Amino acid sequence: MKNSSQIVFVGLSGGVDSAVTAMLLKEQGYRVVGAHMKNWSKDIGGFECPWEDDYQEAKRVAVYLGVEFVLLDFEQHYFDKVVQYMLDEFRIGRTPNPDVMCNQEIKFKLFLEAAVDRGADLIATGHYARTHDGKLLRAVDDNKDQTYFLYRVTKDALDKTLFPLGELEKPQVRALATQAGLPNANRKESMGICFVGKIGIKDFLSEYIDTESGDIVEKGQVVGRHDGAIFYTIGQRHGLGLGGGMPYYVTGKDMEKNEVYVTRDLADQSLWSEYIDLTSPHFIDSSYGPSSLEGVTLQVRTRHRADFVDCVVAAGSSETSPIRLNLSSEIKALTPGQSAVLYRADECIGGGIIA
RNA sequence: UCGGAGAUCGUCUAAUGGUAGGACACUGGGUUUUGGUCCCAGCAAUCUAGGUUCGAUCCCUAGUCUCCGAG
Repeated sequence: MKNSSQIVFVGLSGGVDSAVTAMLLKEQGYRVVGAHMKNWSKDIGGFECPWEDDYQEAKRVAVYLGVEFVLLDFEQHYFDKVVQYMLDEFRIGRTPNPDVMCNQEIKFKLFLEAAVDRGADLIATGHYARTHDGKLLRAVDDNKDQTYFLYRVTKDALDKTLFPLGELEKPQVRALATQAGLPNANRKESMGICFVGKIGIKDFLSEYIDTESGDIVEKGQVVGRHDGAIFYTIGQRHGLGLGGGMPYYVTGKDMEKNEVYVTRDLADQSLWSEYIDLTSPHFIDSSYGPSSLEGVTLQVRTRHRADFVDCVVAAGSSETSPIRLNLSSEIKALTPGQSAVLYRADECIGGGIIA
């Protein structure tokens, strides 16, 4: 077979997507090694960590497919690079995206290095995305496209990465799993932070960060109490315990005063932004940058599965935010700490963190 | 203290002399590999005591409480 000389390490999470990924690559003739990353194993607040189940499921898949299986223990590194980052961001009142960091630091860096060390030519994951000549392209299945989470990977990593699911629709993936009789074909999708399992973010943060209750303020008036400003994120509507007529949305917060600001007016100026200041920009093709893109019109997405909005790249307002994106239409509830990801048609070219 | 107004789900409110609808909150489910959003479902109320009436949340009386004016 044409690919028989190539060794591919496939990240096997225990879920259906990565199992089908491994299966497809094996069918294509690659020498597949199933690798399960152990990133977290701690039980928290009465919630049992699912890692043992995930590990067993991943191993079952490998055995079923008849491929080699390895366990890669990244727990310490994951804590240092992903969890610590997440906690630090929350502490200063921002809303981080740990899965973006996980892809940047773990899956497409540490995992890649570990795989290469063990003789891999390539790695693969069950992400819905496509690569072409070191470019990152949106998945064929628009509903499942996961490029939003992948914009911080490098071209070098993409050159060594396969995303077979990027060409498929999710229902096809399910069908393939069922046809092949994969042991986890009917496994429920797992959601939430990839490692935390069923525990909510609030319980997770409470384990690591002390919080105090404070005021919820609307137009200068105290309208309620919250149990810790870090738990709230811009645009959030639930969890405030405030009733009466129109829903309340969080418009901002002051970590010093420990105050959370809300509005019931959807037209409230504080809820809408006409530009985005980006910090820590990253471009997959490192020849791109603030200067080469200035004046260029791109599409930006400020959350997973959000609509694309046209924007024009401009110079930033400071060293820490070297890029400003001027939006063609205002975006609601822009959230500092979340990612703004840039596209040119089907290509994801990079992005940055919302200042 | 006097004058005026009003008391309905946890909150904001709708309604009729025939036992109450909506919204928000909350809870559960769905969508989503972050947070959040969004969608569906569920929970839940006529201040108290009398009176009129076949029947009162609605009308009358008293009480309690609240709010707005004048001190």
